[in-house]
Parts: sequence; C-alpha cells; structure tokens
Amino acid sequence: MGTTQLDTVPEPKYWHLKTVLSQALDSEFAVGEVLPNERDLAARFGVARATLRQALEQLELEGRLQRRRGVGTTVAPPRADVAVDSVRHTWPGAPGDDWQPVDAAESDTVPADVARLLETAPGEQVHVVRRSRVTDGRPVAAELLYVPAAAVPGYDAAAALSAPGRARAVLRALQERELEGQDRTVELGSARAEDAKQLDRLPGAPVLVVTTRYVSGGRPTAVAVSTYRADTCRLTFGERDAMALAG
Amino acid sequence: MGTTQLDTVPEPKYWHLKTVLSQALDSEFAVGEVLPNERDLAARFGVARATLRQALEQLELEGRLQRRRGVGTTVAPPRADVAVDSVRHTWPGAPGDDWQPVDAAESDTVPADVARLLETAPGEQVHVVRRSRVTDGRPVAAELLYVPAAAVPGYDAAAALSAPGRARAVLRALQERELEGQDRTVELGSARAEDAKQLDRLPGAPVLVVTTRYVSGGRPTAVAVSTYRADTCRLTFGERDAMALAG
DNA sequence: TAGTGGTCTAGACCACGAT
DNA sequence: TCGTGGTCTAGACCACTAC
Repeated sequence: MGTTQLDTVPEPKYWHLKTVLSQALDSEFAVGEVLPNERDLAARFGVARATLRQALEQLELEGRLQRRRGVGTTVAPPRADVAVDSVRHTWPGAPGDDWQPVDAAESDTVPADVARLLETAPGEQVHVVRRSRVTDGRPVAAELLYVPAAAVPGYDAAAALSAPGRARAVLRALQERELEGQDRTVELGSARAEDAKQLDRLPGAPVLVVTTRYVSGGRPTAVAVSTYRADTCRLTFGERDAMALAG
Repeated sequence: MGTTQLDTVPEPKYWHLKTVLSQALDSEFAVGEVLPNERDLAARFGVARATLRQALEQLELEGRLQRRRGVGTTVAPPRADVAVDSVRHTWPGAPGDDWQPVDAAESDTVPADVARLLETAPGEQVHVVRRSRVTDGRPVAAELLYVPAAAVPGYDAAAALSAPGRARAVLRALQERELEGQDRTVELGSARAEDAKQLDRLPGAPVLVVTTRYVSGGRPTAVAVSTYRADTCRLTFGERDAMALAG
C-alpha cells in the first residue's frame, strides 16, 4: 500500500480513498490480514480519521473489510452464498432446511406489516418462532416466524418442554398442512438491537430483510421475516446450486 | 416533534435520536413533508450536526427519508415493490418486461465475476447492453447485460442505427434461442459513479445488486447485473403479484 | 444570493478485547 | 493496562438548488 498524498481531485476524498484502498486490498493483502489501525492509516494518507472512516465504512458495506472494536480491521473473505429457496415449496422447518429453532412464544400483537400479510385480526393469537441460521460456524441470519394459532390446531403445547422444543412443536404442526405457494420480498434494513446481538453485529448494521409468505388452504398461513447480514452474505435464488454447470 | 433533551442512556445518541425521529415521522409528518434543516434539528435535540446526520443517514437507508442537496430532507413514501421475476423464464427484452434499452457496445474485457459466470475466455468479444428501469416516472434500476458475441450470431450490426437500436438488436437476437433456466443472486453494494448518475443518487449510495444468469443450450448465455436503489425499492419474487389473495 | 445538504478537520472520550 | 474501533463535538468550507 502506497503512502502517496491524495490529489486535489473534484471527487470526494473518501471516495478516492476507497478506490485506492480497494486496489490495495486486491493486490497487497490476503484474506484475514489485519490492516494498520485507523489513526495510522489516516496519517499515512494525510486525511482526518473521520474521512478515512467514511472510506472504511463503504468497504465494510461492500463486504471487503471486517472491523471489530478492540481488535482491528481485517480483510474479509468473499461473501458466503446463502440459498434462500433451495428447499422450495416446503414449509419452514421441513427436513433439510438450515435453520435452528431457538424458542417460541405466543403473542396477540404482531408488527403491522406482518398482520397485513397474514390477514389476521387485531388481537388474534399468533405463534412467534425464533430461529437462527448458521453456515460455516458463523451466524448469518436471524428469523421471526409468525403463525396464527388458528392455523396450527395440531400444535401440542403439552409437549413443549424446552424453548427450542416449543419452536419445534409449532414447526411440526405446520408440516401437516399442504403448502400451496409462497411469495417473497427482499429489501435493505438495519439490524434491530435484538437481531444485531444474534448476528454478532452492532445495532443498525445493514441487513437484507427477506419476508416470505406461505399460503395453504387459500389463505396466508405463515410469514417469516429473515434478517441476513448484508456485509457477509449473498442471497442465491433458483437453480444455481442445483444446476450441474461447470465453473 | 418534541424538543426534549436526550437522556444519558447507555445506547448511542444517534441511535436514540433515530428512534425518536422515527416515531415523530410516524405520528407527526405526512409523506412528502419537509423536515427542519439539519442545523436546526441538531440544535433542537442538543447534539452536534454530525450526530444528527448519523441518525438521518440510518433513516434514509431504511427508506424513511429522502435528502437532496440544496433542497432539504423530506419524508419518503413507502418503498415501491419491484417485481424481479414477474416474467419468469423469458429472456431480457422479451415483450412485457419493464426495461428500456439505452445503448450497447462491444467489449473484450468484462468484470472478472461476470466472466466467471459466463465462462468466457479472456479477450472474448462480449456485447454489453445498458438498460434502465423506470416505475412511476422514477428511475429504480440500472442494468448491464453481458452477452457473448458467439451466443448471438443472429445479431445484425448493420441494423444498428441508434444507440437504443443497437441494444434492441442484441436483445432481439437473444429471443431466438430457447431459454432453459436462470439463477440469481442478490447482495448489497454501493452505486458506482455511472450507475449513481442513472439512478439520480450520489456515488456510493446503497444499492441491491441482482445478478441473473441465463442458460440455454447447456451453457450460460447471458448475465445481467441489475442495480436497484436500495432506499426506494423492495424486490418481490414469486407469486405475490400474480396471486389473487385479498389484502 | 440565500439556504440546503455534503465533505472535512482536529481534536476528545468511551467501550471493548487482548494481555 | 493498552490498543483498537465507536461515538461525539464545534467548527469550517464546498456544491447544489431555488429564487
């Protein structure tokens, strides 16, 4: 990495800095390597620390860097491909999905957008199942699954001994219905405090929010709100995993 | 919106500020309404302007606010749903898709990740078609479509009079092949200068990058890299548009 | 020209992880 | 305890829009 001063270009310093750093990452750093600390880097490029941080933030957003307080800034590995619909046309919790049940609770108030998707009445009882997804030992996503109590009459509360046990019971009850279809949205969000903790990130970290609606019996039967780390994940759809294309 | 001082809470000021502002937006502001300017808002909440801006940036990321230099900060409308695979199993440029051809060029160097997906040899000629997507009169996405020249022998360069004409000619040549499948990834990125201009945003603005690979004849035949504004768009997949569910 | 958001500075202190 | 990134301040100037 050079130590040259930045030119007086019309583009913002942090933007130019980001480009320079990005090239340095490609050519002079290996994955996992630690960068010099922010104060040194700023001095080396002749900018204020805040300006340097603006460049680092962009690179972290793009998944190029990983910063940890008290530790340092390291070069991030390429984003992990995470299949979103590899087990298409199956309920959440079907054999082979990559999610771990965490716990479940019952609630009579759900977020407004979820209630709209589920077409539930205000005050209607809804199971809220929390799950988490781990790949390569690292947490990549947190999920809240909403299932109206009326949709899973087979749910056996008596069998719910542990917290994950309650979650599994709800998921088990779901499998008994015939899944007719699903639809999905993806949008950018920022991690709520709760999700951030589960994802090992700070609150406000950028996340990809995947909202899936499951339909059976002509009615929406479950809504999953899955929160993926945007810095480390790339969501994959369709057949890329299954297809036997070379490369 | 209140003018109360912030408590000395353990959570960061900008985070608390974001929550307060978010609630104020819900209860006291209408879509399109302009907020007080940043200097006034900062004074009102007793924080430095930089701290206030950190909160505004988060809210803009979440699509709650829209900021324009020289104009002000306004309350953003809800995100627009944008169908990503409504015309599933058709080539780009098929009748009914929402994209406008802009221009086309030929290149012998494509980004490394695109070359890998296309399985092209270094130096191989590739058509690069630029398209843009507009909904409700606003630009929501920019796209670069890569098609190896060898895959579209029917492409008629002689018919290419205007820039959009060249683009249409490549797309037309694509339709003559049988599409066998497609796969797709979605990840977070930041707008390159070129895309930012087309999307009416500043460089570095957060975008959702959708990479679609089209397969025909057992080989990857086209790769589309579509860049959607992350602040104003929600991507929809599957049947939500088509299904006749109430709500 | 006036007012807005965008960039940048040079400091300060805090929270966290490793030692 | 020390070094790291995270937060915050109080200014300054710039680029852009609208009038």
